[in-house]
Amino acid sequence: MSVTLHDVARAAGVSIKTVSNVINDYPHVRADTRARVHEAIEQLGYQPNLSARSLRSGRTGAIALALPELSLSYFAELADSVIEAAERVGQFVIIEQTGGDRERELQLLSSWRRKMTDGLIFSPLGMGMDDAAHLDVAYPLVLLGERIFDGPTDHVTMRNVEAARAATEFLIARGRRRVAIVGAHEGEVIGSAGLRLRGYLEALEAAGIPYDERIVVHTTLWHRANGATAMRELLARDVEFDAVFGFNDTLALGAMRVLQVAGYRVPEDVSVIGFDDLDEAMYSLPSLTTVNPGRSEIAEVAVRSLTERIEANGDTEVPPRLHLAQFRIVERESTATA
Amino acid sequence: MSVTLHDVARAAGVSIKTVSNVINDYPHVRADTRARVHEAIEQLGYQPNLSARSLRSGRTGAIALALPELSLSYFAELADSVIEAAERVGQFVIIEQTGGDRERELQLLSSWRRKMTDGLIFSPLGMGMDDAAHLDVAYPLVLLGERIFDGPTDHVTMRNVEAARAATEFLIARGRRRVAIVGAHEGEVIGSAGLRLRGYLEALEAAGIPYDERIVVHTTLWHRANGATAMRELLARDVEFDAVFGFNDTLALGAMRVLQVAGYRVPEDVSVIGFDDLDEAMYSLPSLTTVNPGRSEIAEVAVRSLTERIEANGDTEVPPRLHLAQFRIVERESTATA
DNA sequence: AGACATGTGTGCAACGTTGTAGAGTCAGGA
DNA sequence: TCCTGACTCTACAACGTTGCACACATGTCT
Repeated sequence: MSVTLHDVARAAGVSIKTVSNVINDYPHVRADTRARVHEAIEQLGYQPNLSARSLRSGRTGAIALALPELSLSYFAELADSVIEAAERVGQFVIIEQTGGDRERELQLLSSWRRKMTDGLIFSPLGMGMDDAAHLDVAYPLVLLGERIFDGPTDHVTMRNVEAARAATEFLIARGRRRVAIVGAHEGEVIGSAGLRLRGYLEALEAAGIPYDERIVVHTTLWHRANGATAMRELLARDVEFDAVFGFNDTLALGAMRVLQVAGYRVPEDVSVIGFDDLDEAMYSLPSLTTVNPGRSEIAEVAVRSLTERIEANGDTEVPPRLHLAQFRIVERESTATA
Repeated sequence: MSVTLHDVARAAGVSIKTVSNVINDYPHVRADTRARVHEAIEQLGYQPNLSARSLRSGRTGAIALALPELSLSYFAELADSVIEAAERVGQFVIIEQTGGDRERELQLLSSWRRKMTDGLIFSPLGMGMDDAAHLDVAYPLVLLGERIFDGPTDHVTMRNVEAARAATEFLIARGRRRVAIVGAHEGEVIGSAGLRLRGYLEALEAAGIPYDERIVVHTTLWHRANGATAMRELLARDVEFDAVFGFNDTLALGAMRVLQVAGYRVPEDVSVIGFDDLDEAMYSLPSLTTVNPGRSEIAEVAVRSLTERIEANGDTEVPPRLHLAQFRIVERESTATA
């Protein structure tokens, strides 16, 4: 069937162990032996059997990336970055979609599928603070996002509070005093929505602007449709506002569309800012000012942390680390001075 | 370390083979033995070692999905569907990104990474007709898209010609006679661009409308930026047109934005239609009329074909099949009667 | 010369699973 | 009674790889 070490060994006139040694760059192999083996490998087109190697070594060479849904552009772009980063360190990526559902997230953490991968990069959405204990797992795990703090795991995420504060201040600096929020989550403290709201509040306070809950709209999800619905609700409330901070780009784009249909000019009447810097933010009409949260940095660091943990092989001398990526505000056409 | 068949066997007081038999639903096991084994499995939390199973059986349980780029919404949504479909038949999906680069595509076809997966679902972009021979590989392969015909492989794709013809006729039926194209590929015949152009030409001919190459704009890629650039070029040509057919949604959205900035009203002055039915087509301003190419059907059929091939295990009695998914036109706001 | 380190290569066992062949038991029919 | 076949379970040997222990050669230092 397939070419194995045995075939190569026979062709090169050495033992299979020597072939194995050559492949694994074991140093004590004579140059000419090494050459002979390499030649035989070349000639026969030998490719190592990953299953056998995994069985022996306990490593599979694959990492899992669990996220809510690839159809959400943010996660698609994140997956892109993670796959790139993983490829650079010679790992495959297996993607699992949770739909943001708590049950599926918990299931996934202890699924037999974990055996197939060396580690997991996990972006939870449905799980809450109470579920932190579930994260104490026996395999390398890196968490993205921040629904759960103080877990026993490495953590890579964006500077939600600072970035949201910066976004709000960006609007305030351009003369906006009534900044509406689209995408808040009722009572949430530690999720992205909670943190971004905190940044918003900090900015308001620093500027001496009173908080008005009437211009804060809650949504369950962060899809375009939710942004649109939220904006309809906001308009129905009939309170004044001169800017909108969408807690992500899709929310902002959905909201912006409804605003425009309702006859508001963006950015003149209402400035709009988003969060994520999706590719499409560049091509909306008007193009969307947004926060670039440092996605590729997040992917890069997550993969690096995970492979470090994998290589440390459970020797947990390094305590859980938290990495916060650099953000920056990308100014486009949807914001202007009042 | 980890719980193995041996541990379960000891706990249940049977041989490991019996445990294996229970797990694999071998029928000749007494009910009470089966129960005892199941109990032991439950108690110990046994999970089979996939590497060992792969080594023994030659199957890995994973399939690879190779596509240009997850950042392109179409492929992200396709990947979403493929992962869903694969999960239903108990397979993992490993995603590989080619960037649409021919070299990387060819490399990927013979990469040692193929050993890690039972089969490949491949959406090539850079490869051309001359590369058909490279597709004659020793593992199960299903091709998406149609840059290469008459290969020795299963093929799942959309009805490009009919759908493009239908889209064009949709515009013509609404009184448009000057339908511009955004996204054609110079000289291409068998790719999506070539086929969609053919559908366009068929529709023109059927309606007795002369072809005017001045309103056909070529692009290299199909990103938003290309749509925007193409539309600027079209406007610069200063020829009349009353509709735009973007060969995909991102092109159409990019083009629509430039149109609007230039002062044209969509759909009154210019109607715009896209292709793909991305989620965001629903939330642009105006929302985009487009062709839904049957993405989930494509994913479903591709996974099913591949698993059939995998299970047939090389017994190639079934000849290469071609499946064309159903399409339908989704009418939204970007098109109207002249 | 002897002791010792270093370089080069090998054989064996093991990773955890499943296919094959076969041993033992039991019921039913000749 | 014996034979046959079905049922139930088991031992053994693989799948292809790598860690370990060791054998042997060669060089280096007392």
